[in-house]
Amino acid sequence: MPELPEVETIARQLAPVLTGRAVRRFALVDPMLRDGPVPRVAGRRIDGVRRSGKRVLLAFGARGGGDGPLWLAVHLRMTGRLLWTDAARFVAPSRVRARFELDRGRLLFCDTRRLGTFTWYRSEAEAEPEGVDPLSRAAGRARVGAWLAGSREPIKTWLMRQDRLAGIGNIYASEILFAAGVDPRRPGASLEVDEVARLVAATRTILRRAIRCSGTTFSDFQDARGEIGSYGRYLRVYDREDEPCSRCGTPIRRVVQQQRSTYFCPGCQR
DNA sequence: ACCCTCCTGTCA
DNA sequence: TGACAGGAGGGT
Repeated sequence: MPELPEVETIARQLAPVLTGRAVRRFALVDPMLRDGPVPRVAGRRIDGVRRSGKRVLLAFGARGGGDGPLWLAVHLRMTGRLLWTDAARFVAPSRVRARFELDRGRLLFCDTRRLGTFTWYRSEAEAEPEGVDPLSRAAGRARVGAWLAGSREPIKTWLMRQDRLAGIGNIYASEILFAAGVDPRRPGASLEVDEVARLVAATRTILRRAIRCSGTTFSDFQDARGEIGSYGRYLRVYDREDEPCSRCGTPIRRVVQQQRSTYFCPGCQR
């Protein structure tokens, strides 16, 4: 499910409602979420919530008895949801994988396919993703161009790697390349300077617009309020195989790269 | 760049 | 019944 815009949506919704609240109880229901020993969470205060790559990062304050501060990175993978109180009311108990009871309200983690993960950290620095945020200044033309210059990897799979730019997934990779006019199969090193510039600009434009839309709901995505994202109406190529391109009328093509569907317009993308 | 795995659900 | 699904990690 969620790529950068969807995770950003959830983090922005949760930050104001969770920050400052105490955790009364924490239950890790699904043993698949266990990643080594489970730290003690009850009795801590939530100090903040933000996005880190494609993960939601929750900061917990120190706890009496010498337990220092704690960070939890929630990766929603394909179908994970973090649902805040009102939305959480409609969830069947059997679907809950983890539950935080706060002094007022509750946060549930639900995940049909159970691919989501919890990772605990003792310092904030450890919790940072390897890659650079695509919306940060560090993700400019100079850096992206230098990275691409040495890469024979197809540009679409390159965009989806999380160790360079952290946050782009399967939907937005196709959409960004359409907006940039670049064929997804081209090796990174083959991009000209102006194409790199268009790629960087398209990345920012599309991710920002998607955040304004609260993300894309392709099938499963719900935000922390249980609502869907509206970026779907802006999708130009994703899931549009054989439909005419909105710009030139050429049928959209689907190819498979690294076992994932890629959509593009053979007329607009060179 | 290919293959596979994890897991569950939906659609043709 | 098989293909496929906003992800990622592993092995050739």
